[in-house]
Amino acid sequence: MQLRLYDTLTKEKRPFTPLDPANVRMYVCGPTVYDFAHIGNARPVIVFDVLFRLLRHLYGDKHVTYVRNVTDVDDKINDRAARDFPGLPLNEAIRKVTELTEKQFHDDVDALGALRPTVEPRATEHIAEMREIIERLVQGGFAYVAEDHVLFSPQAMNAANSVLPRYGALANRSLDEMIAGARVDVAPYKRDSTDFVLWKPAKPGEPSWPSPSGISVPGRPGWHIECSAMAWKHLGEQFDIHGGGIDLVFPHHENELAQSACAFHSDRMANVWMHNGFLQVESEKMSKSLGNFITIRESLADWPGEVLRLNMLKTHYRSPIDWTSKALEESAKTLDDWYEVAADAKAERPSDAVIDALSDDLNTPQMIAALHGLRNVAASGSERGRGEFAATLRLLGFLSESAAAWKGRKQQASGIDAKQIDDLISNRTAARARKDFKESDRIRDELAAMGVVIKDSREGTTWEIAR
RNA sequence: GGCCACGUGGCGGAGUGGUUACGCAACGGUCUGCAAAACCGUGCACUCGGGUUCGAUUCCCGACGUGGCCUCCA
Repeated sequence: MQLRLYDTLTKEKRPFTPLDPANVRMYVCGPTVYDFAHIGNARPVIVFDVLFRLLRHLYGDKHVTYVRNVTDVDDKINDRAARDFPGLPLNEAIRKVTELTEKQFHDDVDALGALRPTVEPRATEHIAEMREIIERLVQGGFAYVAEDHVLFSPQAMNAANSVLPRYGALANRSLDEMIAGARVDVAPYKRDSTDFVLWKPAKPGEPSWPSPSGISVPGRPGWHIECSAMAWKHLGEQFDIHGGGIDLVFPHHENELAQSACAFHSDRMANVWMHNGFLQVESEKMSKSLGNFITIRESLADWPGEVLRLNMLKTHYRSPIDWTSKALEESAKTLDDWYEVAADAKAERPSDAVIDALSDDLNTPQMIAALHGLRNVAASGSERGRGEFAATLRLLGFLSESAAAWKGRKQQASGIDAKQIDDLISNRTAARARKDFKESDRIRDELAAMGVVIKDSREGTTWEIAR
């Protein structure tokens, strides 16, 4: 089945044709590194990891370039640096914060089973490209200098009659609407309220770089220009897919698109714009004030990364997802079963049914339904079925450990002494053999009270930790 | 206020103009000393009101409800 993807810009699902099948190119907006990533941040990481894996499967591992940036220049980073390392010069403190946070982020998303992107560029290493784009925009009449700022003018963009897209096309709103609905105080140096910052002067002590366009004081880039620059450097003037959270559509992606299209005189930046929906926690918006703010790190303390991963994929990426412990328990149970059925099977080819489901705009619920089907074939005793099931799970970033390790993880977390359990079970087996069912049931209850569930079969009695 | 998305069985969640989603839970059965697990099977649905149609959960209009964006945000 041909891959089809939904494009936010054209609001349609359409067949995906790479600009260059030998190098399929995707850019996804990555984290701003100032604190632990939260569970909402995990959604694009997982969703676009699945897409990355699908593209690698379809076009070959060596023919897909996935770029996910690291934003390491930002007010929040500066604030955090000053707070956490008050004794250090700000620049050093900032480096500490960004390095530490980036490592935390990597540890977290690795645990979620996400492959590392092909390139993870840092904003601060692409200042030259940003300046270059800004210079081009000023020369082209799309941006202007005012009070040591460089500002982009959407009005100028829309006035230029050329191949350029219309500013506002991605977010589906007109400049008039934006002007009418503006709720922000307009900075005095802006010609129009819709103008946005490409470059601004740095405050004393902040990280800064020589400014473009003849500005004498040092400055720092605006947020939107960073992604235009990094995408350009690593993927070229045009590429295939640009992704991120739905909240980035406006203004971030709208502005990126405007910057890149105007700088390169192009009708587009990416062929497909993809956006994942938001996440709520137990039916409430996640926020620090509600006290339901969950970091990936905290979730990983309670659940294996694969449980979080499966849970995230139970809902289609464009729909909102309600993150609940009930759903997580269900996901955990499903994976327990899948590990039991599939683990340690010899890998065969991944399933076409699963690839087809993903090819339909990443229909992961359909993919999971297909996995349940594969599971049943595998459980019926078909060794080939087991191999196909296992290969498919591995392709999707599951089944990264052995069945024994998976089970042991739960046991370890419970802190239960396996030897003690085994002893109790032999006592129970002995009681059953002499038909002392009162005693055997008593032992069973004792085990249950400890959180241990036993399973009797012809081969003997096994046990596991109840959830 | 402006723009947008969504509303499916007890719960989660796909999809479709007429035919089984899938999973969890529930219920019945097999197995078991009894259970659990496993396996087999069963039931339950498309917010409301109009319209289009031979026929709508699926298309159109409206109402109500939920969520998002418009400001940093995945």
